[in-house]
Amino acid sequence: MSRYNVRENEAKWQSAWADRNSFAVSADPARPKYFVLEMFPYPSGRIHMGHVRNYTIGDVIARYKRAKGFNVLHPMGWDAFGLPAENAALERKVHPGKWTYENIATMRGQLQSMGLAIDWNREIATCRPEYYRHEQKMFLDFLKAGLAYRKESWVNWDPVDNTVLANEQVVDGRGWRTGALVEKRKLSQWFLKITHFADDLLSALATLDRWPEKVRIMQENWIGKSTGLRFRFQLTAPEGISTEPEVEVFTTRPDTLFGASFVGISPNHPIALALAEKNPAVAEFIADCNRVGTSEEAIETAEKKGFDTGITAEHPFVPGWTLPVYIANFVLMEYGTGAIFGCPAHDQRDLDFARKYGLKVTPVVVPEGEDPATFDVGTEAYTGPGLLRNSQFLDGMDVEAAKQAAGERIEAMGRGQRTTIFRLRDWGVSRQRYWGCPIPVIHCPSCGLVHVPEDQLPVTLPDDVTFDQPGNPLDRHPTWKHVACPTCGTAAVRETDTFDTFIESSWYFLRFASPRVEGQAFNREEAAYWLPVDQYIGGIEHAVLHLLYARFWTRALSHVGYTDLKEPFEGLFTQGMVTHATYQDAEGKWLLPSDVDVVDGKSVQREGGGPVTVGPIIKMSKSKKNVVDPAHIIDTYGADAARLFMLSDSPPDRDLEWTEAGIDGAWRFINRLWRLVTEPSVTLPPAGTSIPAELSPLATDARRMVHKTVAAIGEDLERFRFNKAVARIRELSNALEKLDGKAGADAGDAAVLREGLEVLVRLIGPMMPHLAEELWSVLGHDTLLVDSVWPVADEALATEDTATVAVQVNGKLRATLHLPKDIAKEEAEALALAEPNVQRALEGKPVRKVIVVPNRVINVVV
RNA sequence: GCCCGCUUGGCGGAAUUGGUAGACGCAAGGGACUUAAAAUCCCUCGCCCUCACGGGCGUGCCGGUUCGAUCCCGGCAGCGGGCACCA
Repeated sequence: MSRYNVRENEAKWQSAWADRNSFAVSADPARPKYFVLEMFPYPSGRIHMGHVRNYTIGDVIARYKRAKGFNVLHPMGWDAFGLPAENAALERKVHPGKWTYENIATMRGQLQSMGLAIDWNREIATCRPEYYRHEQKMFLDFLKAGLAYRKESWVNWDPVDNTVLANEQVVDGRGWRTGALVEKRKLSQWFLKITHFADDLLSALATLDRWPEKVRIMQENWIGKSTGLRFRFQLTAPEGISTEPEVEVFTTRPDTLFGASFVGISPNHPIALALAEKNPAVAEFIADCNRVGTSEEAIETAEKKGFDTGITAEHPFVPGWTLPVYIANFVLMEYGTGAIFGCPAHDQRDLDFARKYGLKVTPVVVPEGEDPATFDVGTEAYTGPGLLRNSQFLDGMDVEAAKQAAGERIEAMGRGQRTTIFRLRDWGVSRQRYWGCPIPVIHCPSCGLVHVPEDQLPVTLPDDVTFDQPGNPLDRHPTWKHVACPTCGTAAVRETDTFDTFIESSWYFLRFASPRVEGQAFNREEAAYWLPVDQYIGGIEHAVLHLLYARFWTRALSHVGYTDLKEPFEGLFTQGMVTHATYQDAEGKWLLPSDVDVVDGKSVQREGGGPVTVGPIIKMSKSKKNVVDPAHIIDTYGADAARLFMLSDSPPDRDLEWTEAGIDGAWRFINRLWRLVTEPSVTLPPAGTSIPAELSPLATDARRMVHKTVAAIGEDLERFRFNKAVARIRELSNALEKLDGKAGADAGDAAVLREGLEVLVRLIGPMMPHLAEELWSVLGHDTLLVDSVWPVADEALATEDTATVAVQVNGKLRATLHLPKDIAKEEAEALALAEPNVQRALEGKPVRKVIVVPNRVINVVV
């Protein structure tokens, strides 16, 4: 019994593909194209299991589509700018560029060891000036077209490090490195007008029918279109306080206006800021609110707090009815007008707030079946449908009619108008960091903002930077930032902020169409051929930001004339995470899975046998040390086993638990396939031998299985049901093993076995390409499997002529019958009723009704 | 807090999306081969009653629609993910 030599074979076939440039492609309008793209990796150092899963899935699709005759573009690149490189610079005193390029070299080797069908000639790295120069040009074009602008915006500020923090660097309101309380600060930053396309980004979601429903819903919610009413309250300030005469609020519930009990303004509302200048208590309250953090989660989960300004607002419909004006920590300056009116009975946040400050709670919408006289909301706001009460001219209307009536009245009064607003905010793209794409503008004391002239692009990063001081190295660089103004020649400074790294990933798919073209971001014709991406594959964590930004960027590029592309990604698949159990020693220190052994069913430390606590199965992460290094796995079991494991058992959109037993199982199956093909018990007839007309029953069954499997696996792969495809491969190999065990006497059996093995090998090609290639050659082919076509199922051979029909009495299974396909209903009914077990279940009771579902079920109702 | 998802044997999962629940695999138990082990092969394997034939129960929980519900509807619980400077 032989064993498959993984190392030798995987290396052999990888060189064979590389030598023949098997996966290099070029645009060919005569052939149908298929663009498979996995989200490109951040070069963090080594590949992790998430990458293995992502790229295995993409590779199966790429190889399958290739075998189906498509001209398949399957490229790879590196999302190479980003924060981790700067952290590495800080911690290990290594230049971010050097660190990044070394990581790329390592990870390229690791990905290549997976045997991916990738056109490596198209590899790109976004940190190279040849790449990012084009996005500098795009940005300037957006600027000219009015799609980019500058405004003040809030950031998380670490007062010790003097640096801006990402949300993830803020832990419990403190800087992750310094532990200092984080402040909100205002900085002048660059924004891209994604809101210009808000409506289109929303409505076009309906055209993305090959996207997961949940991703579309997430984007829909993110864009958050809502229709409502924008109107002004008149303000009265008490003695000694001056304020604006009016405040404009936005509401989606104008119907509840008669239930209003306060007006809330954002802590960063101009009125609040003006008050703060005169009143230290207001300033203190605002500072307090600003310590909460910038994320919506932080703001919404924080305790509702308000500051009574003493100012009052007059109700628009009831002269003399005044509402207190609070500065409220849950009112967002970025949304609507930064001011609201609170109707506690019908909004949970308003209710929490009102209960805390003892404000009146008046229900004005009463659900059907409730008595308006006694209806009360308690601690839970009522947000459902109902009829208006306590609301003067709105009384008796339903919610929708009341919204309209209130809106019309406000408009007639000239105090406001009905509008549509979006939750979506413009995209802030300025980052106060070094390792990113420089923003190509210059600040001139006399000319103001000046674009870097196109012939001076790219603006490249200086190499001589240090990370020994806090803040952005570009900002304190002795020479780089100082330039002569391109317009007037006086001393000016460069913009020292760099772009958000989501920009690079917003157009890399276009660059892949013509990755080496100079002077333009991409060749228009080649992009028109390859784009859109037919199948995009990546993690669900990118459901909103990356995917929305890429959709926006594509529209913006179309807007300024780069392309006619509407949507970048026609099909999207989001895969689940790779998880693993966690381990801790007696002191609570995390342990690597490779440091843990199982002895007599108990987990112990490999070194010394110390006790191990087995923790929950969670996403592999460095911090919890529950990681398994793919390089080690590939080294031990081979790429095919790792790939097979990734595809087996768990559906690809769900989480996958990595286990030692699982990879062992994959390895065993690979050897089983190896033996099945290399050591048949009979001499196989030569390839292409025709199948005799007369076959043994076993061979007939096996042959039907072969053709059924071909049809089913094609369907499974199209629908991303890799786990089912693997199960079918196993079933087919079980059937062929059985045939082989019996074969020998009959030439028909051997011919069917040869046909089956040939099909089997072609079917495993996308999943286990090295093994498949080797077995293809063992079967006597001198061509490469990657160059052969996908098998075609013979429908006539794949269909059964009998059906297994369940016979139920009152819905309970009492017998199964093997009936000829499409037998007459009456006949089937008679046979079913004749079954002894059915008769016993009937107990002589009269049959009321018989339901016959052809080829499926017969249900006798008594 | 808001939004989204998930829940089926000891475990991962399957069930042609309203028609035989548990395909395929993992683990476990028993057996064969072997001096022995590994590898490999064969058998059993949702729970309960029964020597068996067979029967009862069973898809997180409660209820509904239906001849028939893992699937559809209403309610509840648990777990997980996202929330604008991580990518």
